[in-house]
This record gives sequence, structure tokens and C-alpha cells, in this order.
Amino acid sequence: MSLQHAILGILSYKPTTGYDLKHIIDKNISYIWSAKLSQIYRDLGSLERKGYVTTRIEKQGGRPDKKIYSVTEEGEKALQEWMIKFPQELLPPIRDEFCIRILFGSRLPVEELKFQLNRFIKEIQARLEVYQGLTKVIDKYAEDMGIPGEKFFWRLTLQRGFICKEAEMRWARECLLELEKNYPGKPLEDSDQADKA
Amino acid sequence: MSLQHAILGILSYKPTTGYDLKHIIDKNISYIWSAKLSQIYRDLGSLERKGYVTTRIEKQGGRPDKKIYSVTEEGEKALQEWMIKFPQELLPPIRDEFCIRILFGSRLPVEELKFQLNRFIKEIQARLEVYQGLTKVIDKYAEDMGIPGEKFFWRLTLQRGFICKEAEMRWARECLLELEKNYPGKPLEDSDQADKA
DNA sequence: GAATTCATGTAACTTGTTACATGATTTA
DNA sequence: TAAATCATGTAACAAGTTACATGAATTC
Repeated sequence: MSLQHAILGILSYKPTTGYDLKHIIDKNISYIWSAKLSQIYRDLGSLERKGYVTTRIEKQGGRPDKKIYSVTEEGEKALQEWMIKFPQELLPPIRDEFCIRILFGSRLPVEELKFQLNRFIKEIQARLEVYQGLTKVIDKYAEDMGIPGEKFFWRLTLQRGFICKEAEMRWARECLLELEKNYPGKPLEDSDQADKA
Repeated sequence: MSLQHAILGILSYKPTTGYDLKHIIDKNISYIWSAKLSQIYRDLGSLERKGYVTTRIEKQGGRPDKKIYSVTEEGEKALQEWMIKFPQELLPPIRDEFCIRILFGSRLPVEELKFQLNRFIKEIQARLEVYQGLTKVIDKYAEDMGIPGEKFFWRLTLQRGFICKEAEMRWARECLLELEKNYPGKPLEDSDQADKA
């Protein structure tokens, strides 16, 4: 349901089209949420059927008409209720495909593993560089929307992107070190039972 | 597809039932993957239809018969191919519901936000404590399965759980500090344009 | 006597992805 | 003149969740 609530929240700043929502999401909150255009259109349809948004057509010459979505009072209420009701479990289930591959890492040559870990690190670095530019992007967005007070919260969420991606990078680097030092050949020491041996 | 590959990998250590797979996943790899029993049964069915696993029935008195799944040669091959083919994009799309709520945090009283952040921190602490015990659990699992060499990789993935959850906790604590210091009342300073004022 | 564990699933639903369809306008 | 942008979607598929169904054995 979160995409629909994210959409309601964004539309509450200013009514726009589905196409534009996609750009706003990609540019401004890709570090906490992502969505395909097809899903956005479907969820907008769903929101409309529930009466949470209404549409107004803006005719254009040569281009398809714009369908501009606005939040209704019902929609505002629904968003507000969702905001108040935090779930019992705040931590979502984890699904980390990259780690599944590491888990079964003995099936691959060490060199391949190192190569993939290095790719992983490079992708995170690229992501971190994007994040660096995002502070200005979200500040500008808040200014454009006439909601400068929201910067505070947007920056908090962006900060999470930084901290978590940095942590992932540290982990990947540790993995490389471990592969260098303790695998293969050198047997694994039972650190908590070292006295047994 | 990752659940199916995780299942193939686990079954390759030792054939078991769907019911038992659920326990193995919950106990040993909850920090990188989770799955409901209903999905496990469905995916086992799918794997069987593809010829990647076969079943053998073990009759029991009074209890439903056990259906024990084993990986076929085809299944081994499929898993191996999946392992070799890392995706182009190693970083999965991010979807963080908690952050969506923080993003629209101005809709809530500050006290409510602080309360939820504290809940968040507590849940992470509980998780970290579980992780602490997991080193022994996964080591025991590796011993029981007769695959002591796999400990190396299992520990690497568990390490990721630690590092990432710690990072999330640091972030949440930063949020609390920010709420204390800069919100509300105190206006947000444009740190990169401070000289303008 | 009630709740949990053991052991199997199915059906309906929600969420997210991929591929397809249309067609003018603008940029390289 | 080829590719990207603007702007709308639909259909089929894949993955994950929730709710339901059965029923003996064991533990509290």
C-alpha cells in the first residue's frame, strides 16, 4: 500500500500527472522508494476508484491530453489515518539476493566472488555520489512546491540512504579482506571455541 | 526467483520437507531472507514441475506423511547457472515504508514521531541481540549438515546483518537528536547557503 | 482442557515487473 | 534521420501475503 500513500502525499503538495509523478519519485525519493510507470498508472486508477483522488483533463495540441490528479478530502483522511497507524512490526522482512549468492559462495571461484564484490562496491559508490547531489535536488523541490518546512524531513530520510549505503560498502570491503586472508586454504578458526583446539 | 534458488541451495545440503525448510530459513537465514510456508510449498511444487527436485514419501503413524524433497541433477545445474549469472544491477530497488512515514512526518505530532523512532530503535536492538546468538546457530547448522567449510560464507552474510542494522540504529538516533535540536520552532538553516542570510 | 507443534496444502488477493501499443515533438 | 521525450495506458506474469482447511500428538 505504500506506493499509494506516497502518491497521495506527493499529490497533496501539488496536483500532477502520472507521468510527472514518475519523474518526481525517480528524482527525489529514489533512495527510499521506486516504482514503474505502469504501476503508478494502475495505482492512480485504484485511488480514483476509491474516491481518494479526482482528475481534470488538460488538453494539449499534438500530445496526449494531460490527466491531472488531485487528492480529495477522503484521500487526505485516508493518508492521515495511514500515517497515524504505524504497523506493529516496524522492521520489514529482509530479502537480499546478493547475500543469497554470497551464502552459496563456495560454488564459485574466489576470483569471481571478488569481482562481483568489487562491482557491488562500485555501484554503491556511484549511488553515494548521486545521493551527494540530492540534498540540493530535494531542497529545490521543497522550494518549488512551496513547502520549505518539509526539507527537514526529506533530509532525514536522505541521511538514511547515506548511512545505510556506507554500511553496505564497509561490509563488502570486509568480505574482500576476509576472502584475501581466510579463504581458501587457511582453515576457519572457531573464534568462540579457540581454546578447544 | 531467489526463494527457489535458496531452497535448491539448502536442499543440496540435505533433503527435507517443506515444513522443515521453513524452520531452517527462519532460524538460520532470517537476516537475509524470509518466506511464508504457503510460498515455500508453492515454490516446491513449481520446482518439482520443472524437474529441479524430486520427492519421496515417508509414512508416519497418526501424522500426515512427510514429503521429502531432493535436488535433481537438473536442479543442481539450474542453481549453478543462477550463481554464475550475477545480474547487471547488483543493488535492488529500495522500498522503505518507515521512511515514507518519516518523509511525511510533518503530519504527525513530534511526540508521536519520537515514540515511533524509539520503537524502531528497540526493534533493531532486539534484532541485533538475536543476531548475536546466530553465530552459534549457523555454526551448529553447518556442522549438522556436514559442511563446516560453509561457515565462512554464512558468517560473512550474518556480518552484513550486523553492520546494516547498526547503521539503521545510528540513523534513527540521529533523527531523534535532530527532532530535539532543530524541530519544531527552530527554523531550518540552509547549511550550504548559510552565508546568504 | 487449551494451546502449540507437526505436516500437508489451496484460493484469493496484493504488489511489482515486463512487454506491448500509440503517436506527435523535440533534440542530437 | 535516429533517438529521446512527452503522455496515455493494458495484459500477462512473477512474487509475496492472508485466510482457510484438516487433524492427530504433544505440551502447559
